[in-house]
Parts: sequence; structure tokens; C-alpha cells
Amino acid sequence: MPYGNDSFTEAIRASAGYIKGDAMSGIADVASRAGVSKATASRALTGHGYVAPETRERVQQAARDLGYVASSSAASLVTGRTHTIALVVPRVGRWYFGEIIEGIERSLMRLGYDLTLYVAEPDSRDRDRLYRHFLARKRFDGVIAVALEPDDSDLESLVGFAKPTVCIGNTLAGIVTLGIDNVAIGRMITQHLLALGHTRVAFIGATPEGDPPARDVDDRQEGYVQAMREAGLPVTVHPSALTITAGYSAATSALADADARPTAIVGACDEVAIGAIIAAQRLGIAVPSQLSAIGVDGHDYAEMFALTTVEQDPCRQGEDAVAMLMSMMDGTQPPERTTAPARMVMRASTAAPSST
Amino acid sequence: MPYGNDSFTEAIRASAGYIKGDAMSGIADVASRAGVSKATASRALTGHGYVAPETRERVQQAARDLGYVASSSAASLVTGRTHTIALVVPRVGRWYFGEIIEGIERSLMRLGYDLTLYVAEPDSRDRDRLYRHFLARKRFDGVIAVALEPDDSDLESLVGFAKPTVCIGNTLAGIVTLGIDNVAIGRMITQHLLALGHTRVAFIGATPEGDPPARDVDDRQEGYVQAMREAGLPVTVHPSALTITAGYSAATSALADADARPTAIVGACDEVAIGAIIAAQRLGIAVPSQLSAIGVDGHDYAEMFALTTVEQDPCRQGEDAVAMLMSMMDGTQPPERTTAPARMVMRASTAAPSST
DNA sequence: ACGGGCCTTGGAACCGATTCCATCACCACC
DNA sequence: GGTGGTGATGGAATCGGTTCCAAGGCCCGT
Repeated sequence: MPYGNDSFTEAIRASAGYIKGDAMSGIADVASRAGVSKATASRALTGHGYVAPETRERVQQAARDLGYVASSSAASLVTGRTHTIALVVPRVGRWYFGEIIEGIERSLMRLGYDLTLYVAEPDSRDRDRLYRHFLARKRFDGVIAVALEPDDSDLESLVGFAKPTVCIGNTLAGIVTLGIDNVAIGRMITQHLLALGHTRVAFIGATPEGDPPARDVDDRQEGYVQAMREAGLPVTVHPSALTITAGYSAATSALADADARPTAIVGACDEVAIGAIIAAQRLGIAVPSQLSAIGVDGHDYAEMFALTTVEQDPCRQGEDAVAMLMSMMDGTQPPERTTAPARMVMRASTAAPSST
Repeated sequence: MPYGNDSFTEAIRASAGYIKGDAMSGIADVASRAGVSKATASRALTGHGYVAPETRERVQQAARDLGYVASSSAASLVTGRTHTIALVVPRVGRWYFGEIIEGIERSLMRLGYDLTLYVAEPDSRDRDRLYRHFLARKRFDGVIAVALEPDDSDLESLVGFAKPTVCIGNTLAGIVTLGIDNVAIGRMITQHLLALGHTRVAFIGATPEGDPPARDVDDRQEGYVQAMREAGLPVTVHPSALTITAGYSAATSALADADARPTAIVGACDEVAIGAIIAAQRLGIAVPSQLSAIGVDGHDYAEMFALTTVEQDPCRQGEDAVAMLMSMMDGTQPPERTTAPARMVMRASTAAPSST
């Protein structure tokens, strides 16, 4: 007696305080409304297995009528798929991370996937909780990690999850990785300055003592060092966090000694380079005639400060990472290392040094 | 014969490619290892119901030995709780949103909750998908929405989800809201400039034609307008997006006309005010002697630009929103409207107008 | 000594989907 | 006409927990 049963259920729900009974209907309700079994209703709605076109339409209509929304807990329980991607970032504030997040989110939304966000500084005490508790729950079908610096045990658990994993921004052995070639870019921008005739070129943005390591900027620094060594020039690096403010402070002190002042500055990223430009302005040092500055990233603000830089597209990288993840879930293994495109954009912050 | 059964399962798993059988153990495995029933194991692990202390310890040890991690799909299916909070933001790039996200994330991580992030511009075509598809799945126990501008049908579905909801940044009838008093702040900063003797005060950062509305800055503008009207002074508003770059452009044109140039500028937010300061510098207009600028937010960069502003703490607001959500889930209804603290910070970007 | 309340535990139902398997109809091909 | 393959469907098992309920043991008050 399906009808009797229905109205009984309805009554219970009404007494439980539900305004619209249909707000809570399950697949059984859809099935009975469409006059089919749960099995057929499921097939009709998920698209798996055989269903007569006419039946499928009837089921879908019933689902629409009832405002049916499948319980994803129930579905996940049996399929093992959560339609969720976990994203691990060290911070959200920096432009680079923000762009990546937006790119990933946009792609996932298009695919019907949810994004769970985990923010964890590489060395924070939250990191342990992240690996042992949050990620261990495996409430995701895949992981995207940005600028990840896991220790050995973290890496072990990451691999142990046995879920598709893509890392953006730095290379990790055994994990699919996507990012620009930071060493090469560090060399390129340094060589650009050297080609202009600079000999006193300082690098600003080395990871400060005690800060968590950041492979991407460390690699850029490495490229800078390589280029300077090859040219037989002295290396000067100044530590700085990766913000305009920090870059400003670091540059202010780097430029303080008027005698040994560098004629060009390599910023670990655009924020730092912009901070340096502002510092120079305040010190009355003209850019680029007295000081050249170059950055890396293609930050939104670079154009406004006429900053010569190497542009990358982190938003696009996020989208690509999602695409790679999806292909991995389909069983296609992408290459372990993909180099994202980057191109140098010349602006007015770099020029030949003035003949002092 | 539990043992025979176990080894059989183990064999299947091994053949299926699992390296460690314990990586996949369920509560039944834990129970049998501890020599108790599933029911007792569940009670011991969740902490609900009576369990002898000694038994609890034994079960927990067994769980540890096996590396047991409960399936949250299974748990959600029966309890209806997902231990997930949904966060809806219009963007992640802006400082304000980034801070909120970090505050929320930090709180949730402490509570063992996951955060699913949805990025949706108020007017984007993704918005419909967001409400009808993503939020409708209700894979969350509560929602935090930042600067939400829902239309009527959106609002209806939001309420229809019948989940605790907290909105940060703007007031929505019938929804618990947390945020600074933007109208009052708009008035306050304008009156600060007026008290200094300014009479030509322009507002920069009105929502550009065709852009999605942003209640928070609109309210600040309203406060500005009120203050100016009350003082009998003419109102001048310039549209601008809420970035340094956009503020720079808007200010550059606002300051172009040397004759009717404002002596003070109210920025809709700090980014805009900073853009205006940079524009003034480039135009050779001294700050604050020839132009005062004031902002709202307490942006990381404000101090560096010596910007007088009204500081708020969005990170803290995120944490508070989480706390409110938790109390709502416990059945305690917080006040519908909570005003977050904000305080004016005097710096060197504001001064009395020069006697021209 | 007995009834009642509090711990403690196990068995079984249940949450709401998906999917395996069996069944049946139908068409085609030899 | 028999056989085999394909399409369509329903019944029942299953995923992995949580929770209801019944039952037993124990202590206490009377």
C-alpha cells in the first residue's frame, strides 16, 4: 500500500516540523512517484546503466517535482567518491595564492566539485593536525597542494592517502607537479639586468631566518646566484617576507649605504620589487635611472608601478591542476613535471645604469 | 568464526592492491580487535552513551593500532551532520576577504571542521549554480556568507536550507549578521576631514555602473553623503573598483582639474585611498599638505603609506562568525545584528588644508 | 529480600543512496 | 524455431557507521 505509506511518512514529517514534505524526499519517494523501483530511479538520475528514455524522463520529472536532492553522504558511502577536492595552501592573502584559489574554484564549480580549503603554514603546529586528522579523513577525491613543504612523514602520509595529488609551485619527488621554472626565471631576470650593464645587483626576498622555507623564491634566488657567479660578480641577498611592506623595509636598508648601493634589484616576487620601488622613491633614488628593479609574478599592481617582470598565470595554473587531477581520476597519468608558461614583460623599471 | 572471516577479508584487500590492510579497517575491525561489539566501539570512539572507562581505553588503543579513521560519509548519513562549514565569498583576492578566510579557517581547524569554499560574484552566472546545485546539496552544517547580495529567490533558498547561517559584512533581514557599522564609519571619517577644515571632499570608490552592488562600500558612501549634506557641502563621488590600481586611476582623474581639485579624499576602502595617495605623489600633489586621504579597513599596507584609516579586524570577524555558528548549532540564537569593533587610527595622510 | 535506578553491553534496525544479479521481453540471426 | 545478445527493470545486498532497545549486573534504600 504505497499510498498509505506515503501519507504516513508525510504525517510524521509534518509533525516533526517540516513545512514542505518534498524538501526532504529521498530517492524512494522519487521512485514511487515515477512508478519505478529505487534501482531504476537511481540509474535514471545518475546516468549509469540502462534506462528507457521515456522512463528516465519520467523519473527526472518526478525528481524535479519533489525538489529531490540526492544525499551525497549516502552516495559517497557506496561509491567512495566525494566529489570534493582538497586544497592545501600556506596562506590565502598573497596575490599568487588568491589567484590560484580562484582558478581552482572556478574549474571545480564548472565540474560540480566542492573545494575544501586548508590553510597551513609549512611549519605551523596546525600542520600535524592537517595531515593526521583532516587529510586522513579522506573526504576528498584528490588533493591540490600549493607550495607544499612537507617533511618526510607528511610526504609519506600524503602518498599513503592513495588519492590523486597535484602540487603547484614546487617539485616533490613522486608527486605530479605544475609550476614555472623558478631557477631559470631567476637567471633570466638577473641576466637581463647584467646585459643592461649592471654589476651591483642585489637580490631581495631571501627567506628570513626562522621562517618556513619557500621553495619557489629560494629557487629564484638560486637562479640569481648562478647568473651572478657565471658573470663573476658578487652576490648580495637580503632577506624579506614576500609583501610590499617587507620589500619596502628590506630595500630601504639595502639602499641605505649610498656608496655601496646596488644599481639594480632583483625582487623575489613582484610585491618585493614594488616595495623596493617605493623605497627608492622615498629615498629620492630615481627609478630606473639610478636604480633598476625587476620582479617575478605578473602581479596586478606591476603595471601601475611600471615594473619589468616575468608574468605567470597562477589562475590558469589552478585550472590546469584541476584538469590534471580529473585526468588522474580517469586513470590517465600526466607527466610528473609540467612547466607552466611564463613570459618577461618589459616596462620602465629597468634600464642601463647611469654612469656614476 | 571471526578470525576466518578477517583473514578472508584481508586476502581480498591484499589482492585488490592494498599495501596495508589496516589502512582500510572499519569500526567492525576495531570492535573485534578490542573484543567488543560495533555498538560499544562506536560509543567509545564518539563519546556518546555509556562506556566503561577501561573498555573505552581498550577500544581507543585498538583504533590507534589499526590506524582507524571513521568514514565520515557513513557517520553523516546517520547523524545528518557533516562537520563542514560552507563559506561563500565574492572574491578571494581582496585583503578583506583573505583575512576573513584565514580567520574562519583557523577557527574551524581548531574545531575539527572542514571548510568548503565557494567563490561567486554576486551577479555572476555561477551564482545560480551555487544556490541551486552546490548549496542545495547541503553538504554542510552551517553557512558563512561574506558581503552577500542575494536576490529574493536566492534568499529564499538560503533560508530554505534551514541551516545556521551567519553573514559577515552586510545586513540581511532575518539572517544573523556581523560587521562594522559602515554608515557610521563613513560619517566619522568624513567628519574628521571636515573638522580639519576641508570643504572640498570627494568620495572615491562608488560602485561602478554595471558592477555588482557592494553594500559595505555603498554604506560608507552613504555616511559620507550624510556628513557632507549636514555640513551643507557639495557631494562628489567617483566610481572605482576596490583595488589600489583602480583607486589610482580614479584619483588621477579626480585630481586632474587643478582648479576644482578636492583638498581631501575619502576612500571607500584602504586600497582605494592608497591608490589615491600614489596618484597624488605622481601628480606632484603633496600629502597631506595639499591633499588629505583617509580610508577604511586597516589594510596591511596602510601604515607604510601613513594612511589615516578606521581599522577593523576581519580575521577576528571570521573567528567570531564561526563561534556564532557553533552556538547556533547548539541551539543558542545569537542577536540578529552584531556590530564589530572598529577604531580610527590617525596617521600622516590627513591634515588641515593648506590656505590656498 | 526485593524493586528501582544506573551502568554497561550486544543485537538489530536504520540512514539513503548504488549496484549486483536475476528475470523477462524483444529482436535478429542462423 | 531455437539460441544469443541487448535493453529494461526490480529485488536485495551493500557501503560503514550510529542509535534504539532489550537485557543483565550491580548497588542502594526500605
